[in-house]
Formats: sequence, structure tokens, C-alpha cells
Amino acid sequence: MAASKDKLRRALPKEVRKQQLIDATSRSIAKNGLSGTTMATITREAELSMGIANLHFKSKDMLLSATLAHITDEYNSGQSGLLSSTEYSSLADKLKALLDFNFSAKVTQKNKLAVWFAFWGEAKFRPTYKRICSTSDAMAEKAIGDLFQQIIDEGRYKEADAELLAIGYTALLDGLWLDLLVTPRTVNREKARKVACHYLASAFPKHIKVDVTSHDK
Amino acid sequence: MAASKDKLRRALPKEVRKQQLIDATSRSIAKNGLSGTTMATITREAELSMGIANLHFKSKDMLLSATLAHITDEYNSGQSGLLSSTEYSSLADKLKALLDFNFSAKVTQKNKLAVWFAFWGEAKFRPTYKRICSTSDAMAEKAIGDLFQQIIDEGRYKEADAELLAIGYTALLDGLWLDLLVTPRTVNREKARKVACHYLASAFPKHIKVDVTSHDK
Amino acid sequence: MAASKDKLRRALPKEVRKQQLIDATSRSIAKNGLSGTTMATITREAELSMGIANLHFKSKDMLLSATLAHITDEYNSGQSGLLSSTEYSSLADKLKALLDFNFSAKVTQKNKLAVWFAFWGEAKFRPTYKRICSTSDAMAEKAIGDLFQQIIDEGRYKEADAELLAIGYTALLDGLWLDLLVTPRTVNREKARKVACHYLASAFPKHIKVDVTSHDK
Amino acid sequence: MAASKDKLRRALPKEVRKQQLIDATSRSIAKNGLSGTTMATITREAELSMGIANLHFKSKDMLLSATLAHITDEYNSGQSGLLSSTEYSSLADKLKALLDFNFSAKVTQKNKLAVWFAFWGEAKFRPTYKRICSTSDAMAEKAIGDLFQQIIDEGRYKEADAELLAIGYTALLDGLWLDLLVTPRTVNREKARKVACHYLASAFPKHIKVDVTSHDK
DNA sequence: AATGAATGAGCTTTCATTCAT
DNA sequence: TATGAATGAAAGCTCATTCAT
Repeated sequence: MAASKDKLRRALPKEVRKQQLIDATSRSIAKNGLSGTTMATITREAELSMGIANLHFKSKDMLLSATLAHITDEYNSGQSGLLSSTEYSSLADKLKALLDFNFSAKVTQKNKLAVWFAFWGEAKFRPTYKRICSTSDAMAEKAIGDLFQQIIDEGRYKEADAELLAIGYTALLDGLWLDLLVTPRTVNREKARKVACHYLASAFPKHIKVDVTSHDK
Repeated sequence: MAASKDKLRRALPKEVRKQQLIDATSRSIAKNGLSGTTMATITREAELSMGIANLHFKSKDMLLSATLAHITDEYNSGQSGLLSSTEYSSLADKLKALLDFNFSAKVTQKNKLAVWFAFWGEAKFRPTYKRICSTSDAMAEKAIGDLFQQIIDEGRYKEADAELLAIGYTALLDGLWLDLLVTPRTVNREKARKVACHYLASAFPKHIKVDVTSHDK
Repeated sequence: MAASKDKLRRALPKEVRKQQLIDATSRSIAKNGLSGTTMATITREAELSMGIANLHFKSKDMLLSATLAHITDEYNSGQSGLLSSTEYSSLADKLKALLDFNFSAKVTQKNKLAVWFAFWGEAKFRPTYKRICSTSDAMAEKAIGDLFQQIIDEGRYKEADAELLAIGYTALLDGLWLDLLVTPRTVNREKARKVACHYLASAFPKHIKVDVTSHDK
Repeated sequence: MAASKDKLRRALPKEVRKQQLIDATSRSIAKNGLSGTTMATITREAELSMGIANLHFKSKDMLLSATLAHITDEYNSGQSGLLSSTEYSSLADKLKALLDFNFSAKVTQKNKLAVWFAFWGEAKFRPTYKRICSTSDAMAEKAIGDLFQQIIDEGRYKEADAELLAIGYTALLDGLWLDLLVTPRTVNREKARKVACHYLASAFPKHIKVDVTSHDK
């Protein structure tokens, strides 16, 4: 506690400083938007000096990319850990876990959604952002598609197309997250989850029911 | 081509010039992104001089707002015209028309989607943009919800919730449009339409089939 | 009356248009200051189109110079007419007439004082303005000095120095006019006149008394 | 000379830099006038980079206001220090000291007079400038009026009006300073002082004589 | 002669980046 | 390592001037 107000800022391990800056960047984007985020707002948010960002990251662009990559990695590693896990006793359980994860408090944090969508708007025009977004997206869609295929096989859902369903599910997630971010009064986490649950339930009625409740904290 | 190099300074009606500038703004956003769009890129795109934008719009912000409002109005007037039309012989036809409209070439133009999503990222932090986006959004969702309710009543779909379905459908549209913009190779217009069609078909099986084909040019 | 609202602006004699523009310039400077006066404020004040000023005057600078010259000429011709007049029955009368003139409503009009002092601040840096101001100043001081010399001769005021008195009187006028313009609540026309009258009375006690009243309307 | 080309970027205490900028602003106004003074002329005069002015002052207007306030404060603190001093053995001495101060080399520096009159022209239209000017003016006139009243009481000058004399003296100062700035060939410091001395001498003959010499360096 | 839309140089301001400390 | 004053390119905006009508 006392140490946190220490004015003699001591050198910290590189990785710690970098993470501080990445977190400060997320907060600044959530507060001020991407276009309102400057090196000044970031370092002020981190309570560090202006020069430090360029010391640890070569440029503003690098810092922003690192921030995007961090958010993205966190999401992907969570989701792929879940999808590749062998702990679930059934595919149905895994499907429910996926749904819970996608609308968990952690994933739907305002800070993270804000960062995510801020970069979407710019991704097309910045190769670095684009690569991060595309890679992440492809991975997620592939992993979900694989799960859906297993479920289709298991449930013998005739005429179900895993790829189309995966595209639809991820698109629905994007759309619902956008709603959570932009119109939080109309669409809250519960309602959004319900909508996504309906989607899965109508595709895989043998595996998931519309009234399945969340196990999220 | 020859005409485009016409250096003659010709005075045009105010409304024509304003529209030229709005169009140039859309193109610039589609080419350079919102953060890469400057008064210079806009006026260069319009092949006009720098000062003209501030002559017809008081500030860059006003021009951007006008551009957003234009895209938004165009979409909304198209959709609400369709939804309030009495020319359709059945609700099923109207539903198909809605689907066709949402994935028509006009609505899914790259320029328009780019503008749309560029502003979404910033809307939270700019009251003017926010108002335009929120209004448009609420209108669209309400109108779609009304149609869905009529369909539910007509089809006696038990347990169907018009509001949730409307939220889901609009979220799915947003997500699919985002895919069309960002990953056009993976998701094209046909595929996106198919995904949305599946969504409607599983909600309203008596009114729309998954294999219904588009009548779009 | 009806004609004044005539939208078909008919061509007017050059001199009339020029004068309209000069008057509009004075009003604009009085309203907006010199730095706040643009071709737009001037032509709006004149209820004419933007282009007309450059049609009748080669440049903004020329129009401003003409405005300064007009105010200056008006003052100088009034004063020199008075000083060279042979209608006064005595030097004392002429001295009183000078005082009355210097604090007449016409000379102390806010518009005119505002123009006058606006240019003083800039005169040093614009040769054209400087020439107009210097010429006018020298003329006024010379003419006043001549009158003072006659009065000194007539009154046998020993040790009185016409040049110093003229410098003092003109400086006092400038200072009092500045007060009228800037602090009109503290110093009004009556009070300013009284102060100047005191100055003259203490220099030429045989010719003018401190309680001499104004004959101004 | 060699030092002036020193391109070394040396961080200096904030107050030092601010003062450098204020001084550079005065010099630029004296050289180029207020309308000819841009951020570029100021920073060039200070031999610093363009951005620095907005780093230490939030805007050009703030820098200009600070410059006006500085000149004004310097004058007022000098004058009020003098008027409230108890070191003078007589009121006559204090009166002479006031006169010397008003025409001292320091007060009549071209730079300072130029700044002073540049702002007078604009003060009416800029609330910030107006407040600074009005406050300064009122203070000066009040302090001088108080001194004059004491002198009147001591000298038993019948019919002398301290307020009118103070208005007259300050107006005369303004007018003479304007002459010093604009027509330095006709009116120099000695002559201007003499004129003001005459004014005081004719008002307070028992306290000051017309031939009293200056003790200024 | 008169109009006002159009031009573009020049202004103030912002901000990523640098670097002496 | 860490600091933050300093830099200067680039942005938005203003406005005197031009010119097709």
C-alpha cells in the first residue's frame, strides 16, 4: 500500500511494465475511444511518464497491436482450452460451457469489448491489426466448427452444415457483444446469452435446451 | 476520364456539392479508415479544394455526421418502406423481401459497411454519432420486432418471443455484415444470406424455407 | 422603403458603392474590432455580396486604408475649416469653437473613435496606414500650433511655448478620446471636455475660462 | 552569437521558459504588430520550436493575455510601490518621482508601449484583455487621484478637482506615450516629460516647477 | 456592375517521438 | 531504467481573393 505511492519509481521487470502499459491502454480505449487515446492518456492512466511507452514499445502502433493481441490471446486461449479439454463428460456439456464462456463476465467486460470493436473498425487499414484479428477469427471459427461437426455427427442432424452454423454462431456473438457494448440498457448479458442459447438449441435440439441456465458466477 | 481533369471552377447547387462531399467521405473512409480520413483525403477524393468542405459543412465533425446520417437514413428508409408496404400479398413474402433487402448489393456495399462500422467504434465517445446510431438502431429493431410479432400471431408459433428474435436477427445481421467487410473471402453475400435465412427458417418454419433463393439482381 | 428591400440590386454610381463599403467597414470595426473585421463582416454589414469589395477596392488593405483616410479627412477638414475660418470675431471664440469641435457628438462618435484607435495600433507596421496617420497628425498639430502662437502673441503669455502646448493638447485629446471609447462609464463627453477646457484655461487664462459651457447640440 | 545557434535542446524550469516566451511575444508585437504576430513569429523570436508555446500556455490567447498582464503588472507594481512608499520626504518629491517614473527609460521602452497600445485596440472585443486593461487602469487612476488629493489638501489649491486632474494626467500620459511610439521624431522622451511637467506645474505650482529636471538614468 | 461558390495559402493546435538529464 | 520538456510534421479551420455566371 505504502509502496504503491512510492515516488522513487524503481525499475521493474520489463514484462511487468509492458503489462501495466497494455492494461492502461485498454482502459484508455474504453474511456476515450481509439481516436481519443494518445500516448498522454495511456501513460497518465498508467501513472507513468510520457517517455516510457516508447521505451518499452517501439511505437504507439506497437503498443496498440500488443494490446489488441493481448485481448485476443486471452479470449482465444480461454476458448481453445475449453474446446480441447477432455474434462467434459459430454459434447452437450462442452457446448454449454462454450456458451457460458462466451457470455461470462470476463469475456464481456466493457474494457475488452471496447478494445475489440475499436480495432475492428481500423483493422482493414492497418496490416498489423488485420493479421491479429484475422488469425484470431479463423482460429475461433475453426475450433467452433470442429465442435459443431462432432455434435452433428453425434446427433445425426441431417442437413446441418457445421461451417454455416459456425459462421452464424460467431456472427451472432459479434452482434450481441456489440449490443452489450453500445446499447447496454436494451441488451444485457442474460438476454444476450438467451438469444445465443436459442440459436444453439434450434440447431442442436438434442444437445441443448432453450432454458438451460448459466453457471457463471 | 478526360472530364475528371476538368479544372474549370464551376459553381454547383449547394445540395449537389454537399452530396458530392458526403459520397467522397464514404469513399475515403472505405479506403483509408476513419482515422486515416482527413479533410485532405476527402477533398482529394472529391477532386475539390481543401476549403470547400468547411464552406458547406461547418466542421469536419459535421461532415462526418452528415455522412453517417446519410448512410443510416438510406438504410432505414429502405427498410421501413419495405416493412410498412401494403404491396406484399403475404407476411411470408414480406419476410423474404426483408432478407433480400438486408443482403442486397446496395446495402452490403463495401463503402457503406465500412462507414457503418467505422462509426460504431467511435459512437460511444461522440454524442452526435451516438444519437444517430442509437436512433437508427432502435427504429430498425422495433420495426423488425413488429413484423415478427405479426408472423408469430399468424403462425401460432408457441413460445416464440418477438423481441428476442428481433435482437437475435439484428445482431446476426451486424455480425454477418462485419464478416462481409473484414473477411470477404470466407464469407460472401450468398453465404451470409443463407446463414440469416437459416435463422429465420428455424424461427418461422411455416413462413420461410432454408432453400429460398434470392431475387436480388 | 419598398425599394430598399429590392432584391434586384441595381448598379449604383461607383462613388456611392464605395462610400457604402467604407461606412460598413467603420461599423464592422466598431462592432468586431479590426482583427475581427473580415471581408465577410464588411459586406454583410453593407448587405452586399462578398465579391463586391474587391471589385471597387483592389484589396482589403485598400478598403481599410480608404476607411481610415475617410475618418481622418472628415476630422481634418472640419478642424482646418474651423481654424482657417474668418468668421470668428476673436481668437478666444475660435479657441472655444475648437474645443467644442473636439468634443462634439460627431467627432466623438463611437464608430469613429473605434476606427481611429484600431488603426493606431497597427499603423507602425503598415506603411499605408502610417502615412495617413502621420500626415493627419502633423497637419492637426501644425494648425493647432499656429492658433496657439497667435493666442500667445495676442495674450503676451510669457514663457508659453506654442509647440509644447500643441503637443500637450493633442496628446490630451488622444488620451481623453481613448477614455471615451474604453471606459465610457468613468469618462463621458462632458467630463472629458471639462478636462481639456482646464488645460486650455490654465495655458491661456485671458482667452478661456474653466467654466465656459459647450454650445454643442 | 555563437551561443544563439546552440541547437542543444535543454530543458529549463517552467517559469524560465514561460518568461522567455512572454519576452519573445513582446518583441514580436513590437516588430510585427499584434496582427502580424503568429505563433511562428513568437517561437522564432524565442529561438524555440513551434510546439512549445502551446505546451506552456494552453493557447495563443493565453500567451497574449499573459504578455499583456506581465507588462501591466510591471507598470502597476512600479507605480503603486512608488505611491505607497514612505521614503519620500515630501509630497513634492513623490510627485516628481511619479513624473520621472512615467517617463523613465524602462516604462517608455518601445517594446512595452507597442504591446500596450496593440492591446488597447483589441481590448473592447476580447473580454480577457479588457479585464486586464480595465483593472490596471482603474488602479492607476485611483492611486494618482489619492496623491493629487493629498497635494491639494497640503497646498490648499482652491477649486482644484483631484478626480479631473487625475483623469487629465493619465489621459495626457496615454497621449504622450502614443506619440513616443508613433512619432518618435517629433516627440522624444525629454519633450514628452516636459509637457507632462507643465501640466502638473500649472495644477500644483507650489509643489513642482516647469523646469524641474529628470533624475532618470 | 454584381454575385457568391470555389480556391489555397497560412494560421493555430495536437501529439508521437526524441533525448539531456 | 525512467523522466518530461522539447520538437516539428501534420491536422483542421479561416478568409482574402478569384471568376464563371
